[in-house]
Amino acid sequence: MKKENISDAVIRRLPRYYRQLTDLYHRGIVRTSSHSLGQEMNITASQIRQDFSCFGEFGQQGYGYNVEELRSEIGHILGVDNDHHLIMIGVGNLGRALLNNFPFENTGFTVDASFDVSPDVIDTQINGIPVYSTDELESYIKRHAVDVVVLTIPQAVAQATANRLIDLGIRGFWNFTNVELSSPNPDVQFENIHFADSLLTLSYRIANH
Amino acid sequence: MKKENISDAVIRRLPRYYRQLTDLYHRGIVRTSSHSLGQEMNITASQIRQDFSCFGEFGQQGYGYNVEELRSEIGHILGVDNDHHLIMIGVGNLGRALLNNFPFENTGFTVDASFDVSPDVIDTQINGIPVYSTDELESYIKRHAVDVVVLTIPQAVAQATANRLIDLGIRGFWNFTNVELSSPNPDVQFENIHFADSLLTLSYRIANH
DNA sequence: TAGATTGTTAATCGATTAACAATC
DNA sequence: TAGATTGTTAATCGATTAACAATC
Repeated sequence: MKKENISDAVIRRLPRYYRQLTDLYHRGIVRTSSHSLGQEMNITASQIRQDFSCFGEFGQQGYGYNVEELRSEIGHILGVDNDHHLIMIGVGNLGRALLNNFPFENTGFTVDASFDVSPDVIDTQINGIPVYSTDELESYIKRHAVDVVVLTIPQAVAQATANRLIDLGIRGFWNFTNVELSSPNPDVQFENIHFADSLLTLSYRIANH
Repeated sequence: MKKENISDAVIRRLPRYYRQLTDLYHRGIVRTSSHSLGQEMNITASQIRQDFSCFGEFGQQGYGYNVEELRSEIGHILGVDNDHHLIMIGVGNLGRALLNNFPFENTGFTVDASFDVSPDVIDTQINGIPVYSTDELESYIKRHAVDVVVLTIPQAVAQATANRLIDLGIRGFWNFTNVELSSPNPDVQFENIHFADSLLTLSYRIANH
């Protein structure tokens, strides 16, 4: 029974399922079950079946799930076959590291361009991606479809840059700045990678365990 | 009323509180309240008071909270004044970006050393941090206190490296590899930064909103 | 004092787990 | 067929929100 509103908790487990199923698939494993997946991932079989049932019926009584099929279903739900287009703003150390190493293509994204303010990098390429001046952002976005903007810029300019992009119609942000971005428009999606928050929770746990 | 076991949901909000309070503090704001914090952070006042009450009583009826004091209390809970020691394994693009840019000192961590397998970087320094050969890991850890290891290494060697480190007594991992690490020892803490998982949830949300 | 705001208890809501009929 | 495992409904558990006496 498909559900309308999927909770964030469920959505955040989907990539983990996808990862585990990809692993099984590459190891040549053909079938699995909620129990077996649960054991491998440290999740109850019950929760796995509940999670899947939000999106449809992917299994078969007595058999379980076909790994390749389930993997492709979950990938489809996540949108890995969507051909989303992405640009990056800020190609300092972190931005450059992502452009050089992160397998955007595995998650259904194509990186079309990047932008920076430094004359040293403008008009160069990083791993085949052209670097433009941020002055050209407006004109670029008007001429190209952009689904997601990666923000790898200094904190100080984060919210202002986001506002400018939202005005230009951008609705998806992958935010690496340690700032809580927000928009009055509920259609704008922010996904944050807060390094400092993450390390602080670890700090808490090693001190209080 | 202090609580014994604090839920993960609460712990993950603590760094956000700390961030917001640091911001208020730097802006010279002296007092705040659960309502005011809640409005700024998009959290109910009730939840904020519940969260704080897990750790003690930091406010005053009729007044609210002193920003500087509350900030320092939460910082203390998170352990920012703990002087934890940290080493990094793998100084490719991502590791180097973190060493050059991440303000470890703000979160109470000192980076003492880094390790890599590439002769090109061994015996160099990155932002003042020495790079050693991973061959020297065992002897280094035996001679130095290490609270957290940052894993910025290829997926393929992630679990094996973690196991080796756990055997050497390491109990905290900041894991940047896209692998779910685990240990039978419940004292071992893993904090994961899964870039791909994060981007996939964004992919889902822009497609289904 | 009157108004504001805390910390805490109780009520509600949502997410996880257990149970089980259906069926491959 | 017998055993296994699904999808779903019901029960439980935990987290969030509301209410309020206490008090600065």
